[in-house]
Amino acid sequence: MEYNFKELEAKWKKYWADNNVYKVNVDQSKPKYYVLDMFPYPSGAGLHVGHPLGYIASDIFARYKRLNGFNVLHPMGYDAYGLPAEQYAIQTGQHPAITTDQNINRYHEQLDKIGFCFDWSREVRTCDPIYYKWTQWAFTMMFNSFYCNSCQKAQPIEKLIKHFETEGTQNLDIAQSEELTFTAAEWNAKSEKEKQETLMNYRLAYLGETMVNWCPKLGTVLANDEVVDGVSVRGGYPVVQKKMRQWCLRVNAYAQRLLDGLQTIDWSESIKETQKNWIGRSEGTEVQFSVKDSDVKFTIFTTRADTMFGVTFMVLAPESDYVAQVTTADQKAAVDEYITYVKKRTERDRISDRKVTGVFTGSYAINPFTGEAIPIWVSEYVLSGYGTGAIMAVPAHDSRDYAFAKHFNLPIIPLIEGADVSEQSYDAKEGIVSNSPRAGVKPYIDFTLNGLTIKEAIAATKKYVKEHNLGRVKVNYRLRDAIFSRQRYWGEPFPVYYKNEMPYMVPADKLPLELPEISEYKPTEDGQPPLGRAQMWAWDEKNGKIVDKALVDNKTIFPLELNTMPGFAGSSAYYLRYMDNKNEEALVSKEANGYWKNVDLYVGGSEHATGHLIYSRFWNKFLFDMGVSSTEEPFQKLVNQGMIQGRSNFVYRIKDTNTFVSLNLKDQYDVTPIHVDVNIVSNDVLDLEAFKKWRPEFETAEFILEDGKYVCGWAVEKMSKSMYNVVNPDMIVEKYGADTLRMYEMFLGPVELSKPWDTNGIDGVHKFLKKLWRVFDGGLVEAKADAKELKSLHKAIKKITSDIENFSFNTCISQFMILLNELGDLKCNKKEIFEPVVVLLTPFAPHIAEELWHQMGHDTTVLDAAWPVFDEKNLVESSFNYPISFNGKTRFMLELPLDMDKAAVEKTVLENEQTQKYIDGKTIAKVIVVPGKIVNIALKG
RNA sequence: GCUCGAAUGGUGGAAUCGGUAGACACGAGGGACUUAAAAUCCCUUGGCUUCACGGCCGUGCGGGUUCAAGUCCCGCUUCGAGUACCA
Repeated sequence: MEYNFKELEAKWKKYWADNNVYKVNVDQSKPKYYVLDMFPYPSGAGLHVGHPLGYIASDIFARYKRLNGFNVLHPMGYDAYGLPAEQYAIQTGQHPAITTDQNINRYHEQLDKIGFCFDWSREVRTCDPIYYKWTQWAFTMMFNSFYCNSCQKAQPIEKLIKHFETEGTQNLDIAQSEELTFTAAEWNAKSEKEKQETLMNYRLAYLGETMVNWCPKLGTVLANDEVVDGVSVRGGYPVVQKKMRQWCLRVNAYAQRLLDGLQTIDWSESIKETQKNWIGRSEGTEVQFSVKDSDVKFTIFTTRADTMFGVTFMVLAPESDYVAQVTTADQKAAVDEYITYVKKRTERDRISDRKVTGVFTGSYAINPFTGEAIPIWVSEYVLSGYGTGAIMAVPAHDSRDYAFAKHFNLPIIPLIEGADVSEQSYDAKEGIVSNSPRAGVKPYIDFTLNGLTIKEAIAATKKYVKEHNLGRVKVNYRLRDAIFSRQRYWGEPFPVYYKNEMPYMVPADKLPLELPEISEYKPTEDGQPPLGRAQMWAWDEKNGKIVDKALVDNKTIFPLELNTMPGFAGSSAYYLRYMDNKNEEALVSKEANGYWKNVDLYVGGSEHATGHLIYSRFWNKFLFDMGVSSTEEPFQKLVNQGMIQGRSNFVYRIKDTNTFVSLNLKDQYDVTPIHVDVNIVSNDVLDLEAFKKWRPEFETAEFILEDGKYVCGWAVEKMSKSMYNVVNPDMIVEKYGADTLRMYEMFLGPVELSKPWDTNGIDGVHKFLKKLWRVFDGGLVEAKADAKELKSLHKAIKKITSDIENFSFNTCISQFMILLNELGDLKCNKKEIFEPVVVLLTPFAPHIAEELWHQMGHDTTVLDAAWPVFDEKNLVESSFNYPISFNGKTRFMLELPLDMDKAAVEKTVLENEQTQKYIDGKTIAKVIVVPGKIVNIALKG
């Protein structure tokens, strides 16, 4: 009988569903293992062959773990909020929930065809109120928390209020937007509104006036990772900087823990490196400078405290509050003009032309180390968002300061012995300090750095600065707080209402606050977000419910927040929800979380390195502080699957004709390459009839063939509809079956590697499955396996087991092919051998494995079988092939027992007949024997 | 610019600790079966050289360490990824 994959796959799909084979429950008697995929955003285009790559890899691992006796949690769900559904809704007026639902159904159908072992009863959808209730809940928890630096933990805001009431800001070391100082008396004298405003400075979820990436075309704010090269990632629209009042998450407070945690998790070095850079820890010194003839003082941040004696000017960021304070009357016009110019420049302009610009403020600062008066400038190369928004410029040892100094003709003082700064600055942190202070200049303070290394000089300066109250040692992080407001409809509504213009949280027991219906999905005419159109969108504080916004009286009924949450809100804690997705009392029960803990293996794309993978780590650390999550890190091991690119095919039309010429003859003509649908091309050979039917203009096409075939050209491009290179997994499943698709996707190469999809090789794995099928079709026999057969089998068990552990699935499949070839050569059809083979195959080709398992007389699922145990004894590795070399050149191989000692090997080799031939009367100068490796004989003469 | 990673046949890719480079597969060539096709099976397939046995050269380039280097070290080249005025 033929290998009828269609029938067989349908049969087992039904069996698995009917018997709830993939349903898992907490089971204390078994060890747990949690395998998670990054859940997809269900787009309208459906899945292409690139999407399942990671899912197949994780599915293999999940099945492997299950066969090894683990209780495996392997869920799937949908990241259902997103821009495409909303934009479609704006165009068509259809509710985004409808489109989203349709897309989810299509995804589900496609996923099911591939035979994944997902426990669908645990599915989550981020747009489902019973799910986003907990997203909202976590947000209110963050609102009601602050971060304590000394105990490195989030704490309830009540604790902070108590502290303010008794001590004011004394003895506080906490994360904050700006440094505030007030006494207990001052705090107690504040009005309720003032108190609320003050608390905003500390809350982990806070309303902040921030510079945001505003995308006018999309009408919304974007996170830093949603903007690339000054345009939006989705849509590619220009993005400008704009100051807005937005919800923010104080991610920066967790910077150190996010950095430290990287050492405890098993992620690729490159992703860890990316996150390290993104967090951007830098240790430095804050130094205070006073302004000449003024009481104004300002603070700068530097990592090069050793260069205090080489400061020749100061620079403020254009947005800095100090600018207005230090600008003199006669420079005001020039400064104002400059600031106007900077405001007009977009992020994009700054990236494209990096020209030196700036303006003098008219004021001078006093260098606390030299007493010199140095000019204060304003320039866009200093950023307001980092450090203090002000720098001391040391042109001799900083290339940006150098460029500025050269452009505006400011002095440059070298501070390192032998540093030549005539052409460029000397940025390296190596060398001996000089000119600090300069020879012949009367010292302003009793302090010198001359003769020290840079490292020593930095330490000495830090010490001096601290002792003399000139500043302090400071660690800065580049990681910015996450902007959490989006001016969109299709997202989680904030559980926030405004009383006296200050935000208040909807009580936790009233959640979820459901997304209201609106008539149109675009922003309102007066520029409010879409939720401004919702009629039923006001909060009745007394009765705890949503009411008509016409009733707002600002006494008991208040307006609700009009923004919604960003895409990363729903995806930040979803892994916890899978553990207990129906719980209405908690995000996850203690029992479920106590058992499943965190994700053991997380598979997904590396493009989330600075987005989702930072936010969810932050979110989880917060929940850990709250005692909700039992583990500090959410994802223990991370594997990044590569992208599958498209492999486009071309036909070559002779200009101004309807004649197409085959690839290798095209140079004889003047041709235009035309993309052709890869689905009517097989092994780069065009199906002529299908081509004629493909599009009406090709109906009359004529062909110039080579060897009776039309050969197409090809190129690697992004997989997209317009290149006609999208390969749909359904079509592969239809033609070859799900098992072939699964094996082939793995066979393409290492999971981590990006590679073009190339259907050409798929016959290879399909042939393997057909061959395997034929062995069973011929019938198995009950007979004792011999040593050779056992050796083949155990070699495979060893290799496949270790390769799965190492996530090297392509070599597993090679090993299967080798195994089948070897067993074929041995004419082996013994059940004793093939039974473990079927179990080994289960993770890769579950349908055929299940069928063969049952054909062998088992009546439970193959997933209940046990992974074959590797037995060293069966690998008759009792001997080793020694390469025998003369004068370093390998001449022949000699098989010797492994357990022979060095002396015995040497003796045997020297007495060997072939060795004698090579020695042939010559003197042996040296014999090198490395047991189990090599014998090298050096000859003299 | 900085950080990280990669480079192996016509193609995708193997090679655990430095130990027979090119496993496995695709493609290509030849053959068997067949009226024919499909399917299946067998042989060849890194380059050069030799009637043949064999020999020589070969893992981006140039050096080095070693009995032995795709693998380790130094210096380049090219490509990819991340990041970008972060003081």
